Amino acid sequence: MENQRLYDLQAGICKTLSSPLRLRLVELLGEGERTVSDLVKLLGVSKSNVSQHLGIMREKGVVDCRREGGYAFYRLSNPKVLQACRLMREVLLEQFERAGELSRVERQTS
Amino acid sequence: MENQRLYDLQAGICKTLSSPLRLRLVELLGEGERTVSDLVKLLGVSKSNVSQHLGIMREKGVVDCRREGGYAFYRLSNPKVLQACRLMREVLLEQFERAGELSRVERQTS
DNA sequence: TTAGGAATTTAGAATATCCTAAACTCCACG
DNA sequence: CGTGGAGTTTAGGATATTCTAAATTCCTAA
Repeated sequence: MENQRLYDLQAGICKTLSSPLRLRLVELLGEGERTVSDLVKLLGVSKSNVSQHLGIMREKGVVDCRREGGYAFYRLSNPKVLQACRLMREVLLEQFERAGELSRVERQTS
Repeated sequence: MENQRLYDLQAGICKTLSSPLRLRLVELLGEGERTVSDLVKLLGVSKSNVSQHLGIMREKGVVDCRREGGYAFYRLSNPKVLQACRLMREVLLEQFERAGELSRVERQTS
């Protein structure tokens, strides 16, 4: 397979989104630029932890960072990242719906 | 945060897509139902490995499986999974484009 | 009923990820 | 200067993931 490398990189993007904390970061950054301190307050986890997760996302090009006035401002590098996350949330919600239908059917036939 | 559980589950879906091999499986299954043996031939990896990865995706509800005539037929449980993967691939390709522009600019200014 | 193909499961070593605590860098401002 | 706030980096133990090889289950067709 020639484009193995492409799948590796794509998996890297997905891996970046495979942590609950990073998904929350994506949602927050989807609303607009935030400083690390903002995110720390909003998420209630340690600054070091937030910084590490942002670093992981920056390495994969999922977020961008600019510095100004002693603060680091982070933002999503591409709105499609948020779209993809939302799609996966829809998959999840539709799983719930199906499970709901299923249990309804089960109740009927029991 | 009340919906922490939701983020955990969503991260679970993403994690499922964070392996190059599983992404290739998603692409193949996006074309239609396939047996494990089909996938083994198409991917050129061990049957045990394919089966394990399919098992992971089945656990997370990303693929469904039906049995018939001694074969197990797998398929995507929801086309949105493929959409999400494609979106993430677009993110990747747009990263390349930006890097391309960047190096072009660098050449101009150097 | 049994031989063999299809698929899954188990075991385990190698590797990667995650979080916490502590050390460190950087810079704005007095 | 030099202090403190903002952020990053490092270290390390706990946990999770990945692949291979071998054992096992489940069918099906002779």
